[in-house]
Amino acid sequence: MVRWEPGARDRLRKAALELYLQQGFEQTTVGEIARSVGLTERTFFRHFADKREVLFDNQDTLQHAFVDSVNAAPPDASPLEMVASALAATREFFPDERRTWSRQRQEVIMANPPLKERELLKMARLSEAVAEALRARGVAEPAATLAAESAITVFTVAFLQWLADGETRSLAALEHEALTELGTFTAALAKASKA
Amino acid sequence: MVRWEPGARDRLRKAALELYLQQGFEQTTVGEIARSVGLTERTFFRHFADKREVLFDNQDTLQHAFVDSVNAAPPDASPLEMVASALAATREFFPDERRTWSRQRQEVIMANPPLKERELLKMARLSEAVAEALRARGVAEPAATLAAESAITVFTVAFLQWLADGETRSLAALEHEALTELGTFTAALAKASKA
DNA sequence: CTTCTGATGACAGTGACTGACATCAATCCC
DNA sequence: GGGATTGATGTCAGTCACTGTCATCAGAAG
Repeated sequence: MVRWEPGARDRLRKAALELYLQQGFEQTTVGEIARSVGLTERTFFRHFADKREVLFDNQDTLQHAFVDSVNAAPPDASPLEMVASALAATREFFPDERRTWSRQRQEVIMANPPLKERELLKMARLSEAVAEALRARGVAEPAATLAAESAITVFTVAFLQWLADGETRSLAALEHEALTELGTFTAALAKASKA
Repeated sequence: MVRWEPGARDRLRKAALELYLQQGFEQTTVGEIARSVGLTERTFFRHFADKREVLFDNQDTLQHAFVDSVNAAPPDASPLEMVASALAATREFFPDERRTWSRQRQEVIMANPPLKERELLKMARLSEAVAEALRARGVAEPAATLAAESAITVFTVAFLQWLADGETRSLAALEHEALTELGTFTAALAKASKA
């Protein structure tokens, strides 16, 4: 006989998202989440640092995808090419099956400033990791930071469109479009820097 | 005879920054800040929404500077020109006299994730306000968001360099350099979008 | 002189989070 | 096989951020 049901962490994640959706983030207490899956509040905090973190448990994986892609780019790649390669890697992390789940999660996050704050922190860390990877490959500052921030911006813009869209366009296509738009926007700058 | 010393808000701001610097953000209780200037914890929360907000009281001013500059740009200005105009407006908000204060504030923020989160949220709101101003002037999505995010990124990069630098370069010069670097980074993109 | 206003104090309450200690099935080791 | 160990959990007490409510009282308004 098992002493505890396995997968406590997963059950807490699922229950938290459901309750946040149904009755709101503020209106949901941690004790409520825990009891709804047969655990105690104390156990919740052994799995997640705080009430928000339960929605951000797999960000590390995305970060590795970004960093590994930068590292895997050919030796003579430009910063832009490394960044484009990292963006390409994000596609497999968001197959269309996860769209519904991603939408629910994003809905809760956008509706609650504390969760938005946490998301922004995660994205900032992601950006910093990419910048560090670029620096390790010889890109100087402030180019590394600018390139990394641009990559995250393009990813975020494309990702939100992907969620907002019906089922029409793929994340890859939206990322490509956003990157191209960035080029259009900065076209005059490129000319100026050439002079 | 005055019942209370005037400038409660200012005194709280100053005391909070000092205590956060001296003994750390977590180690400082709100009651401690309030009592150190002859007030109660309850009064602190009447002036500031939470323990973090006391360090972010003037962000609205910066936001107005950005938005007003975008609106004041000539009618035929490109998104890039509007953004550059907004960046130019930030200079007067950070005269060299405020550098020391800005450094102390930044030191506390960078050392404490909860404060970093709040700063990121403020910057995201700033970016969104700029994007909205661009949209109001006819810039379509996703160009408006990309331009606004790029502006905030350039500003942030330049601002941090300005704080890190000795006394050598002005904020204006650093902003110009960062903007040029962004152009270099995206040069290949501009070429691709032209084709 | 009375009334009203606005910033503050006092106080009780909720909920997020932490530290310390107990429990006990599963597993390891002899 | 049986005792020691481990690891996920429960229990309980405590701190602190933050909120709602009511009282206070100097000064402005009339």
